[in-house]
Amino acid sequence: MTMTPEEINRTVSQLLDQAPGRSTRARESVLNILLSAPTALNHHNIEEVAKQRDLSIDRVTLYRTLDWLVEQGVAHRIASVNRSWYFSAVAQPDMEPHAHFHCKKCQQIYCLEDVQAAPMHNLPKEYQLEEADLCLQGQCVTCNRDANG
Amino acid sequence: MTMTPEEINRTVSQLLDQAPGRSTRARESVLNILLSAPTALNHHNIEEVAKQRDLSIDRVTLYRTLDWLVEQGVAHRIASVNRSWYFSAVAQPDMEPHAHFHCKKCQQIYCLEDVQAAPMHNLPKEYQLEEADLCLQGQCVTCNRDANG
DNA sequence: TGTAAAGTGCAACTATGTTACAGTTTATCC
DNA sequence: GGATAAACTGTAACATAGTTGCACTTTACA
Repeated sequence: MTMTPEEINRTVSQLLDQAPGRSTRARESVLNILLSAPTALNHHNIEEVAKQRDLSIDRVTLYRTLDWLVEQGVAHRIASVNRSWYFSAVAQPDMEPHAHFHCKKCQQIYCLEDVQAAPMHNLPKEYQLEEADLCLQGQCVTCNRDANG
Repeated sequence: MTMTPEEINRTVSQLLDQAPGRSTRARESVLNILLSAPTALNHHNIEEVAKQRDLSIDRVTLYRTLDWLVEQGVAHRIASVNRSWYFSAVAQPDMEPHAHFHCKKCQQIYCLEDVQAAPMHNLPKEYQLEEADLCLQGQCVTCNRDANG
């Protein structure tokens, strides 16, 4: 997921061209920000990055833009323990469902694309399962390294 | 988890006596409500049940009471997709961590005490894991039965 | 039964997300 | 290239979930 700025720009254009809506400044900026981030971001995080880049995105527009990106399958929405939604870009449309890791120290949320929720054996069969999210918590690579010197 | 009202009262007293705080009307009522419920409840649900029972519990007191019950290990707190916390009673102190099922139709959250998050193989070992929550979504037993006649 | 600490109630506040509606921009057609 | 309708954006006002500060009340216990 480490892309050069040019690769990010190219991916943004590709993804937006494929989607059935208009390509606007807000959508480009937000998707660019998501693709550039190593972790999932919430609204607040995205607003901050936008501010750093001297982009001003209206709060409501940001909400709507993120909804739209999720609808288009270009971003995915992650529920978190701190009652806000987190978002991460979906660069390839065939991305598998995967686990998320919430670091209790730095509060970042990582997508662990290689870790999936295991199939369940003893779920009573009267429950009709549609989604299974595996939400891990603990300390992330970076914080762990910082702590252990 | 189906207890008679007398059993519930007895359990409430036992659990509160064991805890290092005071036994108050709010704590008794809330714990009673949680023990009586077949699913996990959020603040709003609890307020409604309390109202039905002609108990009036202040909003803030309810928040604090629930925090306290969780601290004491008498209730557990479940993050949900609709940005509110859900709570369920922990009748036995040695209850295992278990999966939760959120019904997309009736919005209830069920504790599936027999379903656990499977141990993970491919979590990079630099991540220090402390908790693993398995959050299932779909249609619950009741809604499924209603739909299939 | 008096007292200190623990718990409660109220008001005001913060954070996150939503709705309505008028104004602006985009894609498209001529 | 310019006009047009639909799509998108910005503002204000609102809704919901949860928190904080502080005065008041209740509990446990000597």
